[in-house]
Amino acid sequence: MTSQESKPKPGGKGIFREVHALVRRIPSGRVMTYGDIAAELGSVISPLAVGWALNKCPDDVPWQRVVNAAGKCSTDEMPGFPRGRQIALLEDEGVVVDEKGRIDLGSYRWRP
DNA sequence: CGAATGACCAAGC
DNA sequence: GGCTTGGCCATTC
Repeated sequence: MTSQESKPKPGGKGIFREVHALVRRIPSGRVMTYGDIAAELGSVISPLAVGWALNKCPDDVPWQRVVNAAGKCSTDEMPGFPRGRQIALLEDEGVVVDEKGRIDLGSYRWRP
């Protein structure tokens, strides 16, 4: 292993690590939106960058607890990702998901 | 270094 | 509530 730097390494840069750390702090049965995460980290990141952080997130990060501002799982209809994967994990944790894959942010939105 | 991408958000119709 | 447009920052080629 000498030239294996092409792959994103978890815990390498700071910005990603901050997002992963915050997502890891989300308790079971609660969800957070991309905008909230960006707002919590401050002006060091933007909602778009949060998506990038999750795109390369390690398996230690419960990315399923992160949904968009509409309270819906983006990956739910995204080609390339297992459909209903996020919903199944959330329901397994006790989160009530709507028939359309929507979540009640008014009650499940978690705040640090 | 410039251009392109990405799991977004807010505002308007 | 749903669709369209513009802006946003970070990463990758």
